[in-house]
Formats: sequence, structure tokens, C-alpha cells
Amino acid sequence: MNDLQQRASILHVDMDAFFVSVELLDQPELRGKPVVVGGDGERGVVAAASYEARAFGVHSAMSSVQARRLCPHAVFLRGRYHRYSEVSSQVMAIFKDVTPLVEPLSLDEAFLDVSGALKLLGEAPDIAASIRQRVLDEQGLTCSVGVASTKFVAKLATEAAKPKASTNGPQFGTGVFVVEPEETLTFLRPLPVESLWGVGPATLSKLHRIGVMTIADLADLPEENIVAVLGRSQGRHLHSLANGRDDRSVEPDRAMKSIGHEETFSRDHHLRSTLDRELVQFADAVASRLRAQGLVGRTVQLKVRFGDFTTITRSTTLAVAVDDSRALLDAGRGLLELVDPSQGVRLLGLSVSGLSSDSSRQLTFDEAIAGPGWQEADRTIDEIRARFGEEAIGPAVATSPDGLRLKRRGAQQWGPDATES
DNA sequence: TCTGGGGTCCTGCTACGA
DNA sequence: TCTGTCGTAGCAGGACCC
Repeated sequence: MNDLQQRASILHVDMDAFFVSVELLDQPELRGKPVVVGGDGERGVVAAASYEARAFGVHSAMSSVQARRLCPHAVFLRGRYHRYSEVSSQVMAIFKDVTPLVEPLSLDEAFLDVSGALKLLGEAPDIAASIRQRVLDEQGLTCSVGVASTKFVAKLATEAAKPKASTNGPQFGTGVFVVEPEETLTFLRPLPVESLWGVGPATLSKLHRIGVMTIADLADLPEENIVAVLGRSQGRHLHSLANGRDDRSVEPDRAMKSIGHEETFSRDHHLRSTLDRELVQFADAVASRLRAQGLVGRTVQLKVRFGDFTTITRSTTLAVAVDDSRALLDAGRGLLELVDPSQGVRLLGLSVSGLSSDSSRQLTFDEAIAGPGWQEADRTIDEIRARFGEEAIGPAVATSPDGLRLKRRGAQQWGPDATES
């Protein structure tokens, strides 16, 4: 099968400035103004910037401090992960109405394989246009769509379709950009090599060192030269992409591989006892997400980032897969013992991998003898939260003057609160 | 003036059993 | 009995993505 001869039937849909656009839906008076969504603390980052803010050089992943300096008159909003998640589900539902083959990449992006819908709904570019219209009509949001015969070219095509920021305000994009199979190489070759998915700063500097600046440069080198520089797996992969070859299919049901929670503290912690209190809450957060998804995990990993930004991980694999907060906490505490926090810990994280469905869960020796103690307690907690709300019950260390403050996914997505002490 | 949180994937090393 | 090899699992770190 030659990828270049397939029909263009892969769509990549990307919402335009998604988090900002959702905020503008809820606060229309902010339209036309520079708006930045992200963490508001000293250690926060920008999650999304409106095209008006981008014109001042603000972009996502930039520190909030720097964004404020570049665009002091911008409206800064703290992100609302759950709201974005809710809107995302509605947008994804529109995609799934078109084809069951939808692979979400994040809250605001997905691949769609519409090859099965061509007979019924028309050519892929027409389907792309109708999806854009439906998202606008039903959700009031704009998106850009790339159409191609492979996933990564579709993703690059989306970039070409997107609006661009300028000092005269946002310049509208084409909305849909199509790369027909026979145009693939003409489209790819002039692009800078870092446009390829998987070329980040480290790989880019290796490629620059051997004179590779564009995708054409990479495509024209013998594969073994690239492999010598980047290693077998990455070298072969990028060489294939540069030549327009990508046989990855759209995978609608990708299983989750790990679940974790991590937080950067507003100031460094030097005491193990302080970190332990955080760990209690992380274990509660991770375990409750495991149970909510009917999963159990075996490998527990602790992540520690020190004040100087060096990061270490320590992990352990348990005899049996677990989903209870006590087991996660015990494992996490054992790993924390291996770490000396005296130099100052900036970030702590706890995650679980080696996931499987909880129906395959085995009883531990202790449970088999004494019955499921902590599991029972956790399930009771789940029931109380289901009836009375998430904050109805939680670890004692999570109590604050205004009640419980549980660690939850997205609660601190873009850095610690400005108000946090 | 630094650098979030959620992940995935790959590589290199070590240990271990066959 | 000793030594080498091979596959696999576990662990740590790093690169990358949005």
C-alpha cells in the first residue's frame, strides 16, 4: 500500500484558541481584548492566549510573569479545566456523529478517519467544512481542519488553516486546508524540520548539527545517516515522515497507560513531613480517579523536582495491582524515604502505571485473610462523595479554614494560585 | 526571568532465570 | 562447574506532545 496514493480522508480538527474561546462564550464582553488563560501565581504558565494577546508575543507555555510583562493590559483569567472538559465532550460528540473513528489528542484536538463516511457525506473537504459549521452553530466556537491521507500531514495542514495573530488583529485562516495525496511531498519539503511531530529542542539541535534544516534536507539524507544521529527507532520514524510515509491509523479507543497527580508548590518545601501531607492528598486524588475509571495499577512512581529544577523519579512495582489510597500512600511513602528534601522541593508527583481493569484485580494476602479493609473504606468514601459532593469527605490534612480543599485533576493545571501561601 | 500538569514513548542500565 | 548469551522485567531518566 502506498500512502501517497490513498485518498485524503484523515481529518485533524483543532479548536482555535480553545480555552480563551470558551471564556469568551461565558464572558462576551471580553471579545476583541487581549485575554490570557493560565496560572496566575509567580510559578504559573500561560495555557492559552487570544489572538489579540498573541500579537504582543504572548504564547502558551510561557510563564505568566513574562506574559504580564509583554502585555500588562491583558485580561488574565485562571483556567477552568472542568468547564473546558465539558465543552470538549460536546464538541467530540459532534465528531462522533460524523464517524465512529475519532481519536482525541487533547481537550481541543482530534483525528477523524472519514473514509467510511465518504459515500454518505461527500468528499473529505466537504465533511470538514460541515463539521466546522456544526461546531460554530451548536457550540459557538471556531475550529480549523486539516485534511490529508495521513495523520501527521493532516496535523500540519491544520496549522496552514489556522488564523494568525498580527498587530492589526487576528488574520482569519482558510478554516480548512487540504493536502491531496499527490501534493504531500510538495507541501512537506519546504517546511522547517521542527514542524515534524517528535522533533523538539533536543532533536532539533542534533539535526541542525548535521545541516538538516528543512523536511527536504531530512528526506534526502540516507536513512542510516539519520539513524546514526538519532538512534534506530526515532531515526527511521522521522525519515519515513519526512518522505510522506505514515501508516499509523486513527485509534478511537486508546487505553490509558498511567494516572497521576503532580503539583508545583508556590514555594519550595524542605521538610519530609510537609511532603508527606501532600502525598496523603495525592494518593487520595489518584486512587479516586483509578476507582472512578474502574482501573487498578501496579507500578507506583514518585516524582521530585528540586529547587534547581533537577528532577528525579523513584518507582516500585507492587505484588498486586491496587486502587486504594492507603496502598498508594504506603508505596509513595516508601519512595519518599529514598529522597533527601533538605535542598528544597519545588514539585512533587505521584503516579500509577501498569493499569488494568479492576475486574482482574487480585486480593492481597492481607485482604484474603482479614477482608478488604481500606478498599471498603475507599468505596464508602466514593459513595459519600457521589451523594453529597466531592468535598464532603477527604483526608484530614486537606482541611483548611474554608473547609476541605481536595487535590483534583485540573484544580491547579497551570501552576499554583497567586493567593496560595 | 525562567521553566505547569497531564500524559506517552523510548533508551540505557541492571538483575535474573533459563 | 564455569562462562556467556538471550529474553524479560524493573527502574531511572529524558524527549516530546498539548
